[in-house]
Amino acid sequence: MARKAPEVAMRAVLTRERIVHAAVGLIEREGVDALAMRAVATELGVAVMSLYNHVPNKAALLAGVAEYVMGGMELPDDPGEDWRVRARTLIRAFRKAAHDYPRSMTVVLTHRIDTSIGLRPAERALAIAESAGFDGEMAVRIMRALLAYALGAQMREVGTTKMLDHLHQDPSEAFAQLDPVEFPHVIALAPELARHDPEADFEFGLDLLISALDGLPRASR
Amino acid sequence: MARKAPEVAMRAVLTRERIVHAAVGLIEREGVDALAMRAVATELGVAVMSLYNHVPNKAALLAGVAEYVMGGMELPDDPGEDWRVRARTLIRAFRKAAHDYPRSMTVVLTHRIDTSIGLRPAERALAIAESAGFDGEMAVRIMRALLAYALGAQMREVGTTKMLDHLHQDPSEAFAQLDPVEFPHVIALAPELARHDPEADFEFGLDLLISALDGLPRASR
DNA sequence: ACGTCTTACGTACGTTGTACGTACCGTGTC
DNA sequence: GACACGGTACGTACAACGTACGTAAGACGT
Repeated sequence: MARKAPEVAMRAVLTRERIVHAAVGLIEREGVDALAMRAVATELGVAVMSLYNHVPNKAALLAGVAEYVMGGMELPDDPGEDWRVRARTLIRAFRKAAHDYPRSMTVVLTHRIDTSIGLRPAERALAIAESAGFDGEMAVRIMRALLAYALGAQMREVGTTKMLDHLHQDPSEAFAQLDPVEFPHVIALAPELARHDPEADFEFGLDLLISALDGLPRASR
Repeated sequence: MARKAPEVAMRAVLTRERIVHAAVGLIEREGVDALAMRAVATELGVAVMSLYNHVPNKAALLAGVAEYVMGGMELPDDPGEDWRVRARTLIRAFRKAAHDYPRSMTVVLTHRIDTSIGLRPAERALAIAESAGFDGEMAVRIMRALLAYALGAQMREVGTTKMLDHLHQDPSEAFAQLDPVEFPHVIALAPELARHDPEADFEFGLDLLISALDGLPRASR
């Protein structure tokens, strides 16, 4: 049952973890489209079909990638802390993962996590909502709103960043070439739109949401 | 230049619009994975390579799909209306598109819209922010927060719906089988989590965000 | 009538995911 | 030690994919 380590040629055993890890690395280096079973295999120095001993198919591998990123999220929490701080910490953890694995993140956002790993942020958010004094249904709503923002802020940032990267000219100049009748505000705010501070944008929306939550009537406490 | 209509056999001309439309239909009926150039061709009763006279490649076709959904979004607006109402209307328009084209929506969220069509919601959001009395940089921030929520709420809903559909058992029963130590709140709130009203959830978060915006200090007005 | 341009099509190629059969190797049983 | 067995790695093979390329057929300006 236990595998003995080979004495001389340290031929590391193939395992689901190593496969998923290689897939994540490949995605981060060359993008999701570059993720092919053959590429993963050569990355690991094995034959393609060897992978299928550990992963049923490519979809499962992608699910593994999503799970890896989600599972790698550190969710530190101090229940004694103020709930606003805890909420911020939770949502920032999501953002950190998105920062560490930017390209794999789209896989996370696209595919579904069916293991319990995907529920960890939800559990945490519910706990925080409860500690803030919100009851059952309200707690669920709040959890959903928080996670929606975390997801959306990330998606939007990735999207606009990709869009700006695609323009090979100066972004604010590109904005200026739009139809001035249809896009007066975009053109007027071109400099502000071109220069963006993802961190600040993220925190702004987060603060907004939390302050709104703070103003909500509580069931208790 | 102008094409004359064939007299007897009404062989509708192949066009980019028709191709994109067929692609959208195919995606809605059979999912994104079923979208193949060959499938689109047979749907239209033409040869595969004929498509390439109107669409450079599959990526461009997907971009066309995203553009179609975005462009189909009706963005009615009455500048005389209260800005909160206008903001709600804008974000709801996004949601309506997501409701009409649920499966194509993931394409929209994944790919980037590089035509000006993708900027229409941004323009509108900026106009609304301005009418609410927010100045340049703040208007951009608000626009980003609003769009982030619109995106995220949609993604989260699609995600959880897909997850719940994947469970072939009763959802709240599935929740109950989780580790009670790790997921006490999820288990306790299983009924609330299983029964979800997407519309109400969406509106809840939207109200939250708008009320928070309302409380922000203005530069003018 | 003729050259040109546009569009539809068929063939063909490289790449993909993966079903299947086979060879190996460590372990438990006699 | 012999041997059957279960798991793992591998090679071959195939269907489906995106699309490069060459060709033919019609529409139009001249």
